[in-house]
Order: sequence, then structure tokens, then C-alpha cells
Amino acid sequence: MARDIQERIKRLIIDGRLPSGASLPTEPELMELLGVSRNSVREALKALQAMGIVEIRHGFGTYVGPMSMAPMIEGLTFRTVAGHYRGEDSLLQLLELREAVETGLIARLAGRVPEADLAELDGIVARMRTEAAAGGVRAETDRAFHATLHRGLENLLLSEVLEAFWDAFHRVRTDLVAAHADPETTVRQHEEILAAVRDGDGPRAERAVRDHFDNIRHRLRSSGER
Amino acid sequence: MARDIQERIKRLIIDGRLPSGASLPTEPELMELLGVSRNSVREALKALQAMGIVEIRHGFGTYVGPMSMAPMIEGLTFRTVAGHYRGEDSLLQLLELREAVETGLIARLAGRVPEADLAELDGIVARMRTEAAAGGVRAETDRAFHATLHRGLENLLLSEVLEAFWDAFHRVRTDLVAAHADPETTVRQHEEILAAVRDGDGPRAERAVRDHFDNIRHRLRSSGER
DNA sequence: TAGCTCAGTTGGTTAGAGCAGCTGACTCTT
DNA sequence: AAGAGTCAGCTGCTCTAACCAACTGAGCTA
Repeated sequence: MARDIQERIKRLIIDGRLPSGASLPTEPELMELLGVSRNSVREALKALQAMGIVEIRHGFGTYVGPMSMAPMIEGLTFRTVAGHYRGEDSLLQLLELREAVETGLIARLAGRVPEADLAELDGIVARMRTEAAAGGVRAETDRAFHATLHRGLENLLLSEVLEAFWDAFHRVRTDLVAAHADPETTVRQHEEILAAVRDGDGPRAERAVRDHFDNIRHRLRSSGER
Repeated sequence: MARDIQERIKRLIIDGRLPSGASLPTEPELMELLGVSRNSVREALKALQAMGIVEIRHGFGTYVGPMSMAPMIEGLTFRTVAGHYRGEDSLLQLLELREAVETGLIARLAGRVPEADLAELDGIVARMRTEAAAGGVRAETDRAFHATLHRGLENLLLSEVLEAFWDAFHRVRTDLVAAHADPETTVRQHEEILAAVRDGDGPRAERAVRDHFDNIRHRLRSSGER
């Protein structure tokens, strides 16, 4: 069965302790190794590719994938878009998910972010201010702020999951919702979060993050849907 | 290109506002509709299946998938197992992720869980106590506790993500780590969480959840790895 | 020596045939 | 007439075989 083929390829990776980027057998080799046709091999690889477990490069070979959260972004985005079109508040649910994780983490981060990261965050907020004056904060800048902030947790999985949530949210929002936040407010809220974290004031940081999300949520609700 | 086929099938679902369970065109129909060979159609469907976007039933047809977080569990599990075998602390990172989300949510839950759910939680804890006396708490019981607790958030996405994390964690733990928690302590900690939530005491609930995770983490560390 | 070309390897796509699981209508029995 | 068993048909599943397209690297040319 197809399921079985996928499992066996996974075992190749696990048992071989293969790191990301290691090369896997070619399709003909897998055919012989697993005793199935090329077609079945390819379908299994396609499924594994969709899960980020393998990476396929045309004309080059098949490799162990980065095992990032990228496939999750894809799935989350689709789920959210589909739900949105069916009249569910899927985008709000996604925002709530982000809020839950980020507020849960900020207290732990307060006062524990390395000086180097704080300096970088200063730079990002400064850039944000410039962009706000020029019309609007670029999404990439907001993303950088959150990514840099969470780097201090030294938990790659956590960082990636948060980035995945951020990504899915922004992808859906830009696709479906017209309104953007007031740039000035956005900048001020990020400044407040940064200041609170720097001071090591957990409760204040938590409040700041919550305010930030309240702001986004409010805009989302008031802007209506297209 | 294969990517393109996937996108077009997704559009069929989105543009058609198709709900989960709706039937999709058959493979021959998709061939004609998209102008590609059967093989390409199948590979695209396999990838979409891996993402939970479609569901394929042999001899019956292809349907819009449940869009659950099940594929994420798969991916997370594999990532964690692979990382573990390569000597990373991936299982601890996964636990930390769960802890972050659950501690972030518990304060919001305190005092807001419906009476019906509280009653159900009482039942689950009682069952836990019985099982603890009989040797050990079943994983399913622990899962039910957390699932019921988070039901009160009325955010399906959130519930599913948490369940996905729980699932991945337990699957990896039972596969890789021998030691199990002291049943008595486990029961007591769940009782404390429930009591704090019932009293609406946010900080106490947060402390209780943190203690619970500390306990799991401690066992994980001390038990060593196989 | 530097650059180009081309052959070989690898994945991508197509085609056609037959296998396997499920449904629903038909038929036979009671 | 009602029920159970059967079978034709649809569905997805697997295989074989051939050719296309992208990339690499060795060999040739200038």
C-alpha cells in the first residue's frame, strides 16, 4: 500500500540518521529497494514532499527536507481561507491562536532577551517608524520584530511555529481584508512591548502584547470582509 | 507544473465554497478538466491528501478533506523523532511549545469554563485516580482532560492545534522514552489545575499548569534517552 | 587555462492496461 | 412481498514503458 511506502522511506531517513540535505536514493534505486513501480515511488515522494520531509530537485536528486513548518503554513492558510469563504471566523481564530502563544511567552521573555537582540529590535522599531511616516509599515518589518523577539527563547521549534502562524495570518489577511492598521499606533505598540521586555516587566509586557492584538482584532472586525 | 495542478484543485474547492466532505471530480474528470495526465492528477491529489486538504477513498471517490491538523501531527512527530535520533533535544522543545501555549491559555480559562465541562472534568479526574491506583494513568485520559479543558475556549483551531501538539508529544515519548510519570503526582496536579480553574484563580491555575509541565520535563530528563 | 559543448544522470510527464474496493440495482429465495 | 445474495459498473490503485526537461560534469575547443 502507498502508506507503507511512505513509512519505509521515512525509516530510511530515521535509521540512517540522515541530516537535512542528505541525499536519498534515486527513483530507480527506490523502485528496486522497495520493490514497487516508479509511479508508486513518486506518489510517496510527493506526499513526503508535501509534508516537508523530503525535498525534490529536478534533474539533481532527492534529499532529506528541511523539516520546517512550511507545509503547516500551506495547510493553515488554505484552511483559513476556505473557512473564511464559508462564513466562519477562521481568521479571528487564527489571530486568537497567535495571541495565546505570544502572550504566554512574553512573560517568560521579559528581561531575558540578550542585549544583542534588544539592539536589533531597536533598529527594527526605528525602521518601523520610518516606514510608518512613509505611508505604512511593511509586513516584513513586523515579521522581523516578532521573529527577533522570540529568538531569545532558544527554541527553534517554537520560533518556527510562531513564524508559521504569522505567515498564514498575513497571507490570508492581505488576500481577503482590505483595511490596514493605523501605522502610528502599530509603531507605538511595538515600542511599548520592547520597552517592557527590556525592563523585565512581565505583566506590563503581557498587557502590551494583548493591546497589540486587540488593535489588530479591532481593525479586522471593523474593516469587514470583502 | 505539478505545483500548478495542486493550486487549481485548491481553487476548485475555494471557488466552489465546498464544505468538508463534498465530493470532488473523479480522476478521469480532473484529467480532462485540467488537461493533464492521470499520473499528474494523482500526484497532486496525493500531495493535497498529505496536507489534509482532500480525502481519497478507494473505490468511492475523492472528497474535500476535514482540514484538520492531522498532517501537522505527522510532520511534527517525524521531525521530533528525527531530531531526537540526531541528538537534539527536540522532544523537550516540543514540550516547551505545549507548555507555552497551555500556560498562556489557562489564565484566560480560569473561571470561564462552563459548568458542564467542569463536571466532565471531575469525571475525568476521578477516572484518572482509579487508573492511577490500578497501575498508571492511561494516555487517553490525560488527553481527554486537556481537550475538555480547552473546549471552553470555543476556538476549534486552537483546540486542534493543542491536540496535535499533545498527540505528537505522546507518540514520540512512548516510542523513545521508557520512564513514565508517578501516577499519584499526575493525578494531584490535574486536580489542582481543575480546582484553580473552577475558582477562577488565574495565577494559581498558571502555577499549577507550570508545575505539571515541570514534572513531565523532570521525568523526561531524568529518565534519559534510550 | 578558460570557456563551451554535449553526453549522461535525475526527476517530470504522458499513455495504456489491468487490479482492487465499493455501491447499488437486479435477482433469487423465502 | 420482503429480504438476502450476487454481479455489473464505477471508483481509485498499481504497474509498465516510453519520452521530455533540467542539471551536472567530463571532455573538447579556442
